[in-house]
Amino acid sequence: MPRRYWLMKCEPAAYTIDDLARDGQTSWEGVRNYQARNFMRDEMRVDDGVLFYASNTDPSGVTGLATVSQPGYPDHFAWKKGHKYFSDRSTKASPLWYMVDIAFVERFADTIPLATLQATKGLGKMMVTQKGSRLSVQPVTTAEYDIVVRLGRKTKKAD
DNA sequence: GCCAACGTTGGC
DNA sequence: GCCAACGTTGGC
Repeated sequence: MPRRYWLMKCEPAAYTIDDLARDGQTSWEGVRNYQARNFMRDEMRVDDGVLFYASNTDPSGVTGLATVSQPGYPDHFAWKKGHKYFSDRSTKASPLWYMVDIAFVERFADTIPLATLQATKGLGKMMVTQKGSRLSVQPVTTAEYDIVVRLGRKTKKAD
C-alpha cells in the first residue's frame, strides 16, 4: 500500500501548526464523526502525509504539513466522565471513537487560503474546496497533496 | 455573529 | 425506517 494523504482540520483556538511545531507530536482526540473516525481507525497508516488545515479563522487554509505517527487507537478521552470529549456510548470493551497521533513536518511561511485552493487548477475536486464540506478528516489524492505542498513552499514572503 | 449545510437524534 | 427538530461546523 503506497503512502496516502489526508487533510485534517482544526480551529486555531484549539490547536495550531505552531503548537505542533512546539510539541513535535500530538494526539488527535475529540473527532466525533463516523466518517472521520473510520478513516482514522481503518485507513490511516504510519507515515501517511497530512495537510494541516486551520478552520473557522481568517483566512482559513492549510498552514503546514504533518505525518501520521501512530495509527488509529481508541480515543480514551471518550471514557473520561466530565471531560469535554466524554461519550457515554464508548466503552473500553467496545470503543466507539478513535484517534491517531500526528507529528510535525513543516510549517508554511504563510497560510494557503481556502480561496487559493479553490482557484488552483487541479484542486477543483478536492473535498475541502467543495461547498458545505464539513468533514474534519478527509482523504487527499497524491496529485492534490503535491500541488498544495508546492503552493505552500512558494508563498514565502520576501524578508 | 449570521446562517447554510450537514449530521444526529428521537418520536412515531 | 421516516423525517422533523435540533445541534454543530465553518465560511463569510
